[in-house]
Amino acid sequence: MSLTIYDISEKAGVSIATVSRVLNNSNNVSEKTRQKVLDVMEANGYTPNVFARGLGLDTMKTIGILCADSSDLYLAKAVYYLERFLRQNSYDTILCCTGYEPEYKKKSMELLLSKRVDGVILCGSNFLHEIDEDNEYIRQAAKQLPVMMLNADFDYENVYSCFCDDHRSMVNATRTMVASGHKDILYLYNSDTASGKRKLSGVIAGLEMAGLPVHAEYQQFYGGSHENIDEMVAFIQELADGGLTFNGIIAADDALGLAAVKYARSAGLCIPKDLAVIGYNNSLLAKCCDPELSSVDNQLENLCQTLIHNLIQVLNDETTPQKSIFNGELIERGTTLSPKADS
Amino acid sequence: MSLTIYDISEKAGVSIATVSRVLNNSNNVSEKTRQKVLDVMEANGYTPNVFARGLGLDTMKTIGILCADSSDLYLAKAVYYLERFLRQNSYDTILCCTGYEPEYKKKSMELLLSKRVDGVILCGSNFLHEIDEDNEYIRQAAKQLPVMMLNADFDYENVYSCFCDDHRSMVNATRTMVASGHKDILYLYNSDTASGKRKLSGVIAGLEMAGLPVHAEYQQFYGGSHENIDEMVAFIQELADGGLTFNGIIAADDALGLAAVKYARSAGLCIPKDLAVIGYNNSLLAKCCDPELSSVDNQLENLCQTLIHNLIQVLNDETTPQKSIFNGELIERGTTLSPKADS
DNA sequence: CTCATATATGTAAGCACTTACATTTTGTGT
DNA sequence: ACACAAAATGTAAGTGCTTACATATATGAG
Repeated sequence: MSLTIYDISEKAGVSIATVSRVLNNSNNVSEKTRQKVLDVMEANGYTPNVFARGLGLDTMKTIGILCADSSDLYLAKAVYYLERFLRQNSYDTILCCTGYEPEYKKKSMELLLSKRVDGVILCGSNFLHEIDEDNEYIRQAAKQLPVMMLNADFDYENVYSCFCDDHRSMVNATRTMVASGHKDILYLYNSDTASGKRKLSGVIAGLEMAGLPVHAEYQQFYGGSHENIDEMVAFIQELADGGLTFNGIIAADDALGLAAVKYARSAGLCIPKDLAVIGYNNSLLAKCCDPELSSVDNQLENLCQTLIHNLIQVLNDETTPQKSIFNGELIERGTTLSPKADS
Repeated sequence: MSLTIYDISEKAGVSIATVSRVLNNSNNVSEKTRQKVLDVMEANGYTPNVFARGLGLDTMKTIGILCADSSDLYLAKAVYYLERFLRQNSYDTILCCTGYEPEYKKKSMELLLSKRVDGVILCGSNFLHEIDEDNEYIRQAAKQLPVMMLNADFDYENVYSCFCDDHRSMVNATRTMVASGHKDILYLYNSDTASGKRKLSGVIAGLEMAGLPVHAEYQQFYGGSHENIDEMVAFIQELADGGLTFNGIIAADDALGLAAVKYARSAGLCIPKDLAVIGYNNSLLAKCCDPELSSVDNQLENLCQTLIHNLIQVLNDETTPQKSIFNGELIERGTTLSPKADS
């Protein structure tokens, strides 16, 4: 087996306690011996055994990230940022992709808990369920360790949230579109999560503020695959074929927005004149559109950074906000018309 | 603190050794006592302490995944598959995003080793460097634990590779394009990794097999951001403005392929008649193109599955192939013309 | 120069588990 | 009923580290 603290202590001519102190940057070690010990460690390529360490400290400096599907464009980015910021704070990341079924989420959470991670991050609003009982696993976990929620809002002791005010972002997006003259707005969404609901209510509020009518058939739920652009285009086509008339589409994510742009082309519509489109997330997909998709940037990097910052504070027993709420920003590109100054 | 093996042994009226045996599914435990112990565990919600366990067994059933950038569309998918297959085999995943600098890769590897992971997966060909000395960290690691390489080929004891025969895929793609009548083929690439080199050599070989000339200016390296589609389009535009004439573009990844499609539109070219395009990876981006991008599918899911399968075999001291090589498959969509039957 | 105090180092008892080895129980053939 | 092997269970010694407490050494005030 590899070197132990005993080997080092022997070679350095000190006790194991001193070696341990050096390892933990304890004070009360003279600079001379500290250096000697460090030299010996270096010379012998010593690495402390994390298990033994964890046994004593009951922490592994590791955070569990739960994520439904880390291959999703948006979640992948989130995981990436989270991992980076965690590492900057000397924490490791155990990744756990749960899929979308409540049952698996619960299982995955239990697994992380059994690994004695120091905290858990729930990445994405799909970890919050409609039926309150399904959220029991979060409350249970929060009794043992801090639970951080990205893009979701949950009230419970030891649960902290960072999210974007999607409602407000959507109010803003809707009003911007209306101001540019597109008043028959079709809203497309594909998820009924908390965040999805906030967006929907934002669109409705935006329409109401603009004094426009709110018709249920103008809020359409796309239930198909998140990766099948074709199917999304067909979905929009069907709506149009069904007699729905619209000159603006607001989409709950960029994939749907991209589909809207594709639909417009196939229908021979001119973007943004005949049809304006706004997406959500400001992801790579927005730049893949032709013309490029206007999209709401929901500050993912800032969200992640703040989330980790808050988490570290909690772990250090410092006080930290229970909720950190950011504002989204509409990035206007080729699929929207800037509103005329005089309207 | 939580329950220990002692609490369970006491409540069940057996010794700790017996409890431990139940925990490890050892034989030599009567069915009666096994059940009794399991019941007590269940009733008290006992979970074994992983640290103590790791100390004894010197394994944590955890695999480290090194990945330059888990937010990259392709790598994200790889990480997702790997994590899923690992979990199916009761292994956890520590994710470590390294960025692209050799220095960081080395550091990250050391970090994983110090965590006593049971194996390491290098995800993507960018972990292999031109300068052989820069690959020393892989050889060092392989002395301690199995190293699995995804999409890279490296000869060393205890290093196992799974990759797609990119050379062959590109030969195939090139010949298909030539057969459809597009003979002035521009090859665009953006990475000089081992996999990048295999692709390039495949394109060249494909041209040669078709009896076409190979001109260096028809193999262009795009050195810009991997996420900036605009910049890619501008890059192609510049080449065309510079007098390069081509009626086919083969791209080393789908982002470049998508840029080529965008370029064609902005240049008023008709796809695939005036310009045929083939991408690589068959990612979501291929479906985002309009028309949809023909692309080489390099069997990522199969690669990942096989990689994990091989890894598990190695960990169980079974023999396993040093290299598993797959063939890519060209998925033809709207950006290529199927070759005429009589040509 | 002494004694009190601060600083540096050492000793030894955990931490929760695994497992070789010892001991007891059970089962089988005679 | 007895001897003997096999099966079941228990005992105790690691596993590598942290840390409270004990001890030794250095520092400084009087």
